[in-house]
Amino acid sequence: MLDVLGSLERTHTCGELRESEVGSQVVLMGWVAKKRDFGELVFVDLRDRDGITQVVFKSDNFVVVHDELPTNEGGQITFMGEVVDSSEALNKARFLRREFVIAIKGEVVNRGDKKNEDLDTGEIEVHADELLILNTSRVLPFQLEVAGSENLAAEDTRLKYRYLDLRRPQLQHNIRMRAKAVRAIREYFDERGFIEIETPILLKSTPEGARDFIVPSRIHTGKFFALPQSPQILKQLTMISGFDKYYQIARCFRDEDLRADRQPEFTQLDMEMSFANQETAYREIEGMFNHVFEKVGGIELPAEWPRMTYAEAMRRFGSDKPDLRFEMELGDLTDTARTIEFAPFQATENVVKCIVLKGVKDIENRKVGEIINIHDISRKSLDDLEEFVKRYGAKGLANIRIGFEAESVFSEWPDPADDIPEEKQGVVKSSLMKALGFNKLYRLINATNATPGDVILIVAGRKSVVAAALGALRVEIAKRENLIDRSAYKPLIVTEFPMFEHDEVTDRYTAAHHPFTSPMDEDLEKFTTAVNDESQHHLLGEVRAKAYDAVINGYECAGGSIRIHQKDVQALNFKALGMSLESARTQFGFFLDALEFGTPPHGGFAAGIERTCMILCGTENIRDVMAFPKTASAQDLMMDSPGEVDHAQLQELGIDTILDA
RNA sequence: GGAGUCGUAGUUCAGUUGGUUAGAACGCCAGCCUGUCACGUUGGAGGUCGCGGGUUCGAGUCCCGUCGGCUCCGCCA
Repeated sequence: MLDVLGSLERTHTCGELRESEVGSQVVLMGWVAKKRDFGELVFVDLRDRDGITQVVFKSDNFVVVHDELPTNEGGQITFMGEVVDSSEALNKARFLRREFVIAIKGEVVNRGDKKNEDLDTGEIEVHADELLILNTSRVLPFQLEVAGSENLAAEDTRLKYRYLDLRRPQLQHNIRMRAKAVRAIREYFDERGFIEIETPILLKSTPEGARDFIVPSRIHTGKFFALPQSPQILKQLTMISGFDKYYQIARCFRDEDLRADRQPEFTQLDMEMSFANQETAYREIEGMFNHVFEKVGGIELPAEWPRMTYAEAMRRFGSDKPDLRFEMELGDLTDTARTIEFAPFQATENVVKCIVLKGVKDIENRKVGEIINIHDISRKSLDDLEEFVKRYGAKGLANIRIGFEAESVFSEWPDPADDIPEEKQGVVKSSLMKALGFNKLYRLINATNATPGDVILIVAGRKSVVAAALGALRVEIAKRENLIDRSAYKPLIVTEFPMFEHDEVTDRYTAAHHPFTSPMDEDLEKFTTAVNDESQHHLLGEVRAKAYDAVINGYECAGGSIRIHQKDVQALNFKALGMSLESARTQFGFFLDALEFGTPPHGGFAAGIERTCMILCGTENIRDVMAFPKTASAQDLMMDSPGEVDHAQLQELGIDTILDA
């Protein structure tokens, strides 16, 4: 083939032409999305990243076919010699197949009453008089356009041919949305005087936090770099260097198991500023997200986001990243339950909490997003929900179902605990009926805000288990019952995170955020006591940090903290974490040194680009907002990575592999 | 590391109690068709039922193991 484009130059994209261009000569280039062949009349839906335009090949206006022409013999498409003949030419348009790449030149024609309402370009079509076949294509291993996403080919097939899957308009849209988001982030921080600084990808491994990806050094045989889990220390060093305001779109790596919203490599907006307190940081979080959501999605978030402490979030929602698009807050039954003789209620380490599913009689007219239809709560779905909470360590899920008839029964006997006749007690049904009896159940009902028609779901157990179980159940039910308003965006800043997490196996405290997070001023004394007085060590569990998260629609989109800038507090923290000064020096010596040379108070946050884009794109899967993602088992099915390495290459690095037989 | 779930034509799926030659739709190939846009129509090709083993006269179907996709727990900001 010669110079395939010849003298043609693209004048428009396939999503661009409108009635106003009617009459003009245009050149379009793109992929054959579909062909409708009538013999003497051929329609082609021509697709590029911008859209689809219908191209018409007719014998009376289609005169020139450039270049070499394909022929199909025994299913094998090959090129033949050049033909430039008008009637012959049309036949050649019939050789076009899906995903052939072509250029066409022609006139824009008004479709009149043949408009296609489903197409942005539907009011026009292009009558081709020149066709240039730029490339052929094999039949695709799966169909790009199918009715309904549930009919898409299996994801592993699509991941193997990711470059084809990316041709789908949905993924095209998501990836471009992501580009817009990153651009909006840069806009925001550039505008506000932040300096973009790149930090190294080859760092040093540290045992804290997630598992590192390790890179061997050839020059220093036997030694290894580690890829950044985040540029945490380096961005703090830029503060010590006096850059004052830093940001970076930073690739991060964590060698941990994957989830629907977690990949081994991901991108975060990383920012840090000097002379900042929590409020300064909150303002930047709000400012950045508000700018991005407005620019990218035209979505207006509140100028000031609601704030909630970690403790309150856990108490009300059983989660540190509550989805505020729906209600269903957790109710506390612990006090009432204590008065009831029932082993799970009595255990002193246990709390008893519940969620109330609001019932409604008029199923047809229920308001989506507010009210649940308890008529759907069958025996089986209650069992389902119990299975669900058990995954989080709950021993069981008790239920109390209050019939609508309870309305009249409760009003006839205002104090039903004593007076309701046995034959009327059937208005309440419960998995605890046998164990507790009607009167005790009634006390529990009274301790909630449940009304006739509602279902109460109860979990008793250790505080952390109850929160995890009910917090997850709340979201699960909202999804199953379609209680979530998909057009709503509910941001939240969660504050006062605990400084430490307790590891029950080793009875040690680990950094909840990271080891450079500052404790809250109010808790500094407690912190000091806990570290210095062995007997008060447990107080570490109560120390709160100047750490915060940004949560949108139940996703943790950003997290950050005010850092420790004083070396004695930092030393205290290492001690709390059970790290000797020597081992701290080995790992972070350079950083401890740096802290002693005039470190300004500073803090910042990091925002997950993918999670933010997931919300903007309305998807629950991180792979939908990444161009080339990995599978749940951390493999790339397209390039088949990770792969083995040549023996000589390993030898040069002084590395041998040990494989389990 | 653990649990759940799925795996049948290129794709999405159906496949009865274990029983003849494993079906449908879309896609693909060939023919016809000048206004389609989910074109229509006629005909055709296309299968290691993920893989391995077992039970059985007989396995897509039952059993055991294994591999892979997805989701969740553990793990992970």
